[in-house]
Amino acid sequence: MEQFSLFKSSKGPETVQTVSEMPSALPIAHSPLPIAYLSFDIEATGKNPLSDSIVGIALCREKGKAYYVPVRHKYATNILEAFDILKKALEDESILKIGHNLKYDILMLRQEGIHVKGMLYDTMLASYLLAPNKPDHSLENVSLEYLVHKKKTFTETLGKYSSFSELPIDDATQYAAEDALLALELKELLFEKLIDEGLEKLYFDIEMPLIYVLADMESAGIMIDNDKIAGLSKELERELSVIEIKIYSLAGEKFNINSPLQLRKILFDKLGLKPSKKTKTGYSTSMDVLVELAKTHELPSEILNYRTLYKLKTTYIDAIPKLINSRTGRIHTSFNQTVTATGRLSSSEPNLQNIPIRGEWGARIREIFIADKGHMLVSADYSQIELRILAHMSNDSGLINAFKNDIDIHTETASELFGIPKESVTVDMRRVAKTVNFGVVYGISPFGLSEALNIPPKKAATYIEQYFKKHPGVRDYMENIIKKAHECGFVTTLMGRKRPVPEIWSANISIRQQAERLAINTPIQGGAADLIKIAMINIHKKLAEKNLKAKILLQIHDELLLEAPEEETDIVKQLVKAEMEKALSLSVPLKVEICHGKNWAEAH
DNA sequence: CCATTCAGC
DNA sequence: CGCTGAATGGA
Repeated sequence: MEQFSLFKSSKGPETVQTVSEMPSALPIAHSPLPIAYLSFDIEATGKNPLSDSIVGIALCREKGKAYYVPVRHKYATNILEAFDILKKALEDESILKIGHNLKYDILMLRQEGIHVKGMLYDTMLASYLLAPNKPDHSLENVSLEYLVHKKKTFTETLGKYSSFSELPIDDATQYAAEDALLALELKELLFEKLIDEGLEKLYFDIEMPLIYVLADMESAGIMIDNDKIAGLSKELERELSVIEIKIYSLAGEKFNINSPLQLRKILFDKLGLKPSKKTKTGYSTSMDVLVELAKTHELPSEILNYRTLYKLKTTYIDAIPKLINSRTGRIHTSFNQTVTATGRLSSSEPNLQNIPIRGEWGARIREIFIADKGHMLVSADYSQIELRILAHMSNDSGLINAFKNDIDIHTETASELFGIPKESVTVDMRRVAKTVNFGVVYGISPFGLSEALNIPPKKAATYIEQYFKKHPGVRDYMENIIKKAHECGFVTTLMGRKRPVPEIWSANISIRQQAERLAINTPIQGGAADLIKIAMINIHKKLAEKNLKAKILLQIHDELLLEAPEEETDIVKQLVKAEMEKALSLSVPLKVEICHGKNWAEAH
């Protein structure tokens, strides 16, 4: 492997000039012009692309030959002009960029003022689409899976150095160049496989363009009201200590309220309350159990109250300020594109997809997320997206008519389940029907529904029976998808995303039934994921075309949160709603509810 | 590191 | 009954 030899020469720029070779397997439809390509991999001081910095860049354009450009090594000569040279190549739209986890590299390069453009080929995402059930799509794992070549991790080989920047250039070159090389080799191999599996359209039309959208969302971040969060923390602290004292007095002793083990002893041994549910390790103290116990004793409801507030305080109020980026003063989550088995995104550090919304505290916590000065937050929610996708895929006439006529679906279901006119549906009947509708989407079972509604499985079974009587299209759809899963071993979404369900062949009934529920749920949940990803890409593009300053900040599965300059609010609301509603044309209309406000609670 | 619990869709 | 991530306690 050569060491950055070309960069040592005075003709630096030539090393990254475009070449006019045609990569063997590029699809004509997606690359009308001959395309040059460049595989690259950034080495940095750490894993956070918004706070760590680049140490060096590995480049590779042909098998067996890669280069490493050191830029911030200690005790070594760095090639400081490298960024100027690389900028030309990386911002050249005609050059295909190959890499493993390109969102990371794109974000890293932005710190240097380099805005990567053009078609992407991310081998991590190729691996994910080919095997969405796999938990780990790291370069180590993917090359282990598909190549003879076995890559070692940094810790395994160079772990004695505390940071990449401490490495001697020879070691750094060896390590980094290998990564760029592996990405190029994987690209050729995985591309064939994507085509074999019919996944190339999903890959090039959705997942690759989405990388740029997610990179923009992550670098935008969201603003937090620091004063308000400090106030809430103090208030919760006071509330918690009051409840704590009450709990000790009711229990007759001090104990660790956060320990289910100790709580178990107090509730079931000392106070002799009736346990209703078991876990692997003993009696459960979960919410539904405590709600039942609350009818017989004062302690369980105090525990519930304590748990709720403690959770809110530790997971949200106290955790979020620690993650404020010192440079931007904002919270920058990571959107992971290769985690879920269904095609959804996930969010971490912090998870901004599970910020509380229910109850008084939910609203108060969402008030912490605010728009920048002179801006508004715009929230756009798909209404009943999963049931609409089910309506489309099952072609059930009842569901299709309901959505075509914009009917309240849960009230409609209640009237069907209880055989009464819609006007006579009570709040409680609607609640039951809502749970049944969720159950349908999850791959309903009498056991699951009985747990959710806290009713006998027999009773749950009659609801399910009644539902299918009214929706034979849904019943047929479910039978067919299970049949298909048995035949092929996988299920697919609207956009052709695949999820293997090998457990469908299990001899074990409960494993097999679980696989059947996944087979039912995945096309629905995954279809909704496909849909909102398309909407995100289109909105991102439209905002740029119209030179609007508004930015997408968050995606919460069926909701988008944007930040817009106040004067753009109306036009952005109109644009976002329209793009979301026409992202795909289904046999039922898509409905989007859109609001705005100075904070996330108001915008909702 | 696993189990439990719970926040969201 | 589907899909997640984070905090905690306890081995």
